[in-house]
Amino acid sequence: MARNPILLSPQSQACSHLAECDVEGESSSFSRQLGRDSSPPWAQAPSSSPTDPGWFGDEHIEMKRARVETIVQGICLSPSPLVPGSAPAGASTCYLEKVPERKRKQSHPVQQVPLQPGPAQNWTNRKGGTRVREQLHQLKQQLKCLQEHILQAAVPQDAAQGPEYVEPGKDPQSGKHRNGCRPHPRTANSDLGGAEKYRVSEVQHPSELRSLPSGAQAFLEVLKKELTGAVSQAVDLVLQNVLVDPPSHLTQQGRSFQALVPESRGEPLPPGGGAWKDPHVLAAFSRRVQSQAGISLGNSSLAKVLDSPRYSLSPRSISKPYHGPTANYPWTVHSHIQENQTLSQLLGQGPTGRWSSGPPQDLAPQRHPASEPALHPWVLSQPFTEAGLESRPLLPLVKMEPGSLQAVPDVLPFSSVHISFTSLNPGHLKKAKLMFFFARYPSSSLLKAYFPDVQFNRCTTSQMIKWFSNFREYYYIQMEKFARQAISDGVTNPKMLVVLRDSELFRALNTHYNKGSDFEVPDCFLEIATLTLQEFFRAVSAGKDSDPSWKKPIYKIISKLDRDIPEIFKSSSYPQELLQG
DNA sequence: GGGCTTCCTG
DNA sequence: CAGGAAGCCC
Repeated sequence: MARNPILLSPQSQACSHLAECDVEGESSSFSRQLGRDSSPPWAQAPSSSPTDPGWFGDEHIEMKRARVETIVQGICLSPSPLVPGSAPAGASTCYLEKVPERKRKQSHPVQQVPLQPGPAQNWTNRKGGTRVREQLHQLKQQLKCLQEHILQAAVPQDAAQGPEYVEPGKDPQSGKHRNGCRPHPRTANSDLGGAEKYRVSEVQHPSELRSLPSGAQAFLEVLKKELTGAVSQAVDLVLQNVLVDPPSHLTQQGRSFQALVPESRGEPLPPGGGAWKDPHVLAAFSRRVQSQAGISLGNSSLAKVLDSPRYSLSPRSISKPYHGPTANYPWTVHSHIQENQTLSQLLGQGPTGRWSSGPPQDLAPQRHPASEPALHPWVLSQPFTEAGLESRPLLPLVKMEPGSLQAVPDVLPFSSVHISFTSLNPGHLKKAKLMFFFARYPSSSLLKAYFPDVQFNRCTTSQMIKWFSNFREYYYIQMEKFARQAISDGVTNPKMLVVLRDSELFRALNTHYNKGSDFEVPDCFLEIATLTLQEFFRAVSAGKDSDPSWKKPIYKIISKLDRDIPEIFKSSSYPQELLQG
């Protein structure tokens, strides 16, 4: 092959080759086939049909209402005021911040906004909030009570005696503990001062307690244990009470949960979404979504055409940095790659968490990452900056058991957050953006398959198609921009242009489609982006841009490079773990 | 004529 | 990102 790339991995060569050979070739990608499918019956709006006299009007109104819902939900989902301090700024704002700025939204009165957590307009929020507050209050009382028990045991003079121990957490609803405990601190004010001081020092220097008599130490241990258990129990109880409520409450409750857990435990939110690791609220959730990866990407058209080793080999577990001639290329900068890789694995993605790995072989349950060769050195994982890592609110790659889709609404408390069954919401938009990494030209039927919680009608379909059109627009604009910049920078060989995870172009794209970097951009997207960039470069440097329709051939090439979207995207609840962060 | 896309605009 | 116009394709 005359145009072997220097930086491109073998599959990228194939990709490039494909771009050349497949322009007028068969376009038998899965999505294209789907695109010719007739719409499924459930795609019709249930309440209206084209035969209804007012159908168009209804649909129009519905569309407007849908858009208003989108705005409202965008406002309501805006995480900044709701989860203060739970994530770095910008980590989870994603696309939401732009929503309120919509100008053309019509301000129809919205009557069916199912999930509005706004404090003023939602009675369920008030109701749930009050209850949570009450229980939090009780929780605090219990804590106080238990702390005082500890204090009594900790004060050296009293160490030998120890207070009468009342088992905590048995009945958080009753006021017994509170009442029973109150006398201790309140009636012994003189002791309280010392106790308070000691408590402070205990918190700050726990090791000082080691000087206590052994009996007291043992007692302390028991108390600590009980304290921990009681707190956990109480937290669980609160959450249980909160989360057994009807689904319509879940939005607010989810937020309450996020704020509640870190507060009550006094722990900061771990970067990997530690809050979710907590009580049984999410037990089912995490069971279901654990460690996505390896979910079959189905029949990748690209893989079929390429028949390259890349798609039939085990997933990459790259631990070696790229040793190629990177430094010679202004467009490729490698930094933090290895660290990020490690971090990503620590965060739970593991070696299989690359979307780009698509073949069914990847589903092999037993893997030995350490023994796997680093096949594609430059296609490494993870964002380009530490900031990108820090801003990861939650693990993006979550696994769902293939057969568990039907059980989702039952086991996943947050699954209904975005299920409105009518309009598109920010969650859908986020999901669509992520899907863009795999498919630039999804057909409407493909979209229907991947958004099972959307009631597709003419409006929602065209809106979602419009989304992808807008995605493409931005994508191609960036490509052209960077191609021209490369030309003006004196680049002459298109092979010099490689889109890597730390390149500026990728940064721009990632910011647009994956703000917060809470999703692992698949390697295949980098390859497509590289190809697109090179195609633009070639066209512009050949002066083809004088032709008004000079981009069309490029569009045609790129449109044939759609890959199958991972199955997990078919879950209506998939992107929510991202949004919740 | 409908579906889809790009282009332009706000 | 949405609205709308224009164009292409089946």
